[in-house]
Amino acid sequence: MKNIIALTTMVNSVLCPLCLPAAQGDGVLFANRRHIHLFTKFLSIEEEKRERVINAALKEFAIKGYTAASTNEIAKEASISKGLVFHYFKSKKDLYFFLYDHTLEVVNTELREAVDLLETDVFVRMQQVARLNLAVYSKYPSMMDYLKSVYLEDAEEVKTDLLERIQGLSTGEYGHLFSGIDMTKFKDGVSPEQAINVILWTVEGLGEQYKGRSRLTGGVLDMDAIMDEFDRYMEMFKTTFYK
Amino acid sequence: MKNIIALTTMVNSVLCPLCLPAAQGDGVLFANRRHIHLFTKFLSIEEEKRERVINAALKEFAIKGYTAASTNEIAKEASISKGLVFHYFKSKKDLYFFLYDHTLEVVNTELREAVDLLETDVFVRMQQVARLNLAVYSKYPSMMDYLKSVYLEDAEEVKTDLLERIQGLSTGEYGHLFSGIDMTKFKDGVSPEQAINVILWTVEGLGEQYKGRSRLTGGVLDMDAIMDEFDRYMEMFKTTFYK
Amino acid sequence: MKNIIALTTMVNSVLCPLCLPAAQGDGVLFANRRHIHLFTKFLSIEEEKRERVINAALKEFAIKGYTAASTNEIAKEASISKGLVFHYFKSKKDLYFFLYDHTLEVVNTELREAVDLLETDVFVRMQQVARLNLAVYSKYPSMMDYLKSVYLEDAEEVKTDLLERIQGLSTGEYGHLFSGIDMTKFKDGVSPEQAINVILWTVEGLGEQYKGRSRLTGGVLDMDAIMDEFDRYMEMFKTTFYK
Amino acid sequence: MKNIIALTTMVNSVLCPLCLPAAQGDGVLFANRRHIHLFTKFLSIEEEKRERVINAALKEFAIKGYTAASTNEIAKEASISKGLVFHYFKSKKDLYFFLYDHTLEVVNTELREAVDLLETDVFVRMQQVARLNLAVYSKYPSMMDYLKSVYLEDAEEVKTDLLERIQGLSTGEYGHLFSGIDMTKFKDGVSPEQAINVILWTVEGLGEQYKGRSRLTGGVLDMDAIMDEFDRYMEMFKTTFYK
DNA sequence: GATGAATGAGAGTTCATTCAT
DNA sequence: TATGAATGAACTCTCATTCAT
Repeated sequence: MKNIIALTTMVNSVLCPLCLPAAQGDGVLFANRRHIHLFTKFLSIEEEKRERVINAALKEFAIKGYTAASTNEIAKEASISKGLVFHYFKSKKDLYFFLYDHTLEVVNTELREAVDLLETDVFVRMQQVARLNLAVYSKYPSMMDYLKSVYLEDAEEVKTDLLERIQGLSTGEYGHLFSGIDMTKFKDGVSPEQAINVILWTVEGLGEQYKGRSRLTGGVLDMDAIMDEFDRYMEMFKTTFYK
Repeated sequence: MKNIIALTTMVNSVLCPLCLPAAQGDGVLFANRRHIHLFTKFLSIEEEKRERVINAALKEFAIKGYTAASTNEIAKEASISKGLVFHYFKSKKDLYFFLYDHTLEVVNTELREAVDLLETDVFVRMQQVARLNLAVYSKYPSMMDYLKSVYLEDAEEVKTDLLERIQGLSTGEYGHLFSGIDMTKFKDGVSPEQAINVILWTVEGLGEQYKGRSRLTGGVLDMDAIMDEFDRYMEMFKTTFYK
Repeated sequence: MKNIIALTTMVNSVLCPLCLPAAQGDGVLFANRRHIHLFTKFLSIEEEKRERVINAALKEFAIKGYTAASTNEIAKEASISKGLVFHYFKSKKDLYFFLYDHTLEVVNTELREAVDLLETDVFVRMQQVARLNLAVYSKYPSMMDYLKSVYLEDAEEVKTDLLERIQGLSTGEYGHLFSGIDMTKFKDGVSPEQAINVILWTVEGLGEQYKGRSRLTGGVLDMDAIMDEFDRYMEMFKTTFYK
Repeated sequence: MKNIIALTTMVNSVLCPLCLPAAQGDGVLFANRRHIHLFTKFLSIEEEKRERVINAALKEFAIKGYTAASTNEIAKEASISKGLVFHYFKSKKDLYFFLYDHTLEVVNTELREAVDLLETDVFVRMQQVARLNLAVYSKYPSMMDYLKSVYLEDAEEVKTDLLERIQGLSTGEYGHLFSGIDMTKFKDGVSPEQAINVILWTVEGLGEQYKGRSRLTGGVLDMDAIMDEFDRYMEMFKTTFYK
């Protein structure tokens, strides 16, 4: 399955395609290492503090977008001083792109662990992707939201560089996330590619629905009910799409 | 059913639930009338100017979000003075909520005209919704984008009031937009509610996909190819969901 | 008399060469009008306030140089708000160059009134120049200090533009300030050019001396004593340089 | 010769008067020893490093002035750490005044070697002073520029202390630099004091002229031409001022 | 002694908002 | 009604200075 753009909308609920482009022939995605030589100051501080800063920044950018995000607020949330943010990262922009690169790295690392590319059943694979998503969430709650916001970002200051990076990545192969799926299981008359996209969009739609619901109810979600509903949808797909 | 891009803004299941909740038993959604007694100054100016201001504001908020949006920019785009914006609306926040209420009104008005709740076929109904969407777009090009941005808005200053309004609306019934659908057309074992949701998410997913694609390629889309793809998906749904 | 560079050091006491380059054949220097179309906001405010801002800015830049000068301090000294400075001038840099252009204008205007280019005696001419200087000082006490500081300015941000302006002016004729002097009055063996330079440097040296003295004593100067001393030097020059 | 203030402006080209006030009856100027008990840490490090720090600091202060000078930049230029600067000197201010005192010391030391107070011819003495200047320059290229900048410094933080020091020195005798000059060589009607001042100002004026010229042309100076011009001026003075 | 991470005051600048006209 | 000058809080970023190592 090729259509990576189809994955484009899987933001937040499954995976943003931004983090998928660098798929390798061996089924392993590699991360953008652009920042390895930079940000040495930040990367050498103690882990707990580093994660605090990363999470604070991811959250702020995810919620407010690049322009409205306040480095001041990030510092406060991370319990560090205003000046230290600029000691670690030279500028707001650099911080933003550090987060981008770091996110690619994290997602791809988790990808290798969570997704078994030898698994051929699309529903099992989907569960693996969901697990990956959860793994990222448990470490960086706002990371996927950040990734989504990156994709929607329109601030002049970062737009150009962002497109450059995304397009720079476009030269690799795509779509390994759902490659190797056994297409023969699908009914005649059902395009497997279309079916997979529909499943992905459904997963995403459900995710957004839960998210919106938790906004309204105040944040607590009944995970059992969610899994039940998820299963009901998957069950329907199996019934209708599979032979 | 043609115009998929028009559906682009159908975030989260067609029309954002934020704007639909007030559906009434008589199949007519009514708008929030909270602002009727306010904004009298603004509402009594000549129409052309009023629309200019509304469109400028919708656009600015849709693109930049609440915080980053600039009242100055809105004034400039609408060709009025900075001070006049605050003469019409007391504050940026009030302008924001005026737009929200106005959007509800407009959408519901168009709803009555475009959607025939006696139509029972879900695919036909879908076409009506698309037409509604197009009608709104032709008058207020940024209105649906604004609505989408409202749903994603997290700025502290408006978040609370926004949730209040949404929750205030939540007491009504939902889903009339797709009420009265002939459920008997669906296969046994296929939940009509689930099926409709899946179709909606697919429409949305396709819209986002095209939108993302146009961002990367620079804006030009092959409408024929889009229509073809859209039809292929609908065809698949008819085959698999209908008896 | 050609050597305009010799005038370079006539800062403060006589005239900075920066303000002299645009000398015209008719003996009238014209000012740089670059800013006429800009700064309209600032130029249309009431005079008293405008002068207050100009004087505050001239003083701050003269004393601290471009980098160390504080727009905050300027606003405070001029009794206006911080934001207003940026309402009038878009940036610190623009303010700086507005002052430069304004200074050229003022100095050249005063020049036309104070200096009679038909006067051939160097000592009389010198007195005219001194009068010009005094006229500028009475309106803008820090203007000549500002001009001096401009000439010494090394801040990267303004250096390039400054040189451009200075060199842009260099295409005109120079030195009309001391053109038309009757050279035949000088003794054989005394180079008139050298003699005039010496006189200028003496005027400047005396000026600096008084300035330094007033710094130490607290500001009060005995003008009579100063004039006496000035005269004694001029007398000496007449005796030794003239036939 | 009394008028030490007349020497005030001999910045850079000859000698700043700030460093001359402490002249003693025995023809030897002594340095301000205020700092002897301080800065012991700095004074006990290896010479090469010490000179590196001094030169870096002199340069930075000379170029940017007190406020705009960056301790960070000084540390970088001297290849030491930021913290070490504050280990040696408690503060930026202390560093600034250490440099001031050190400069006095250096200049006075060189003075004793270069200037022969038994020499009675003012033009020969002038040459000695020029040699002194060169000697200082060869060891501390920015020292004289620093001294000049000190004299022009107006930063609130150091202004008071600076004036104190200068006035503290003013109680001693002045002007030994040009004491013992044979006044009988001057023509009747030519005040030797005035004549000497004129010569000093001319030397200074020439210096500034060359400096300004090198700024405009990019730094290269024709030393032979300069010396020729210098000589022509001195020749003129001999002709006109001496019997 | 020597380092550089960390702090917070203050820089230039923007912007919603007020107000005199 | 309509304007835009004026304000001040908050923004990103810099820098002298402190301090744990």
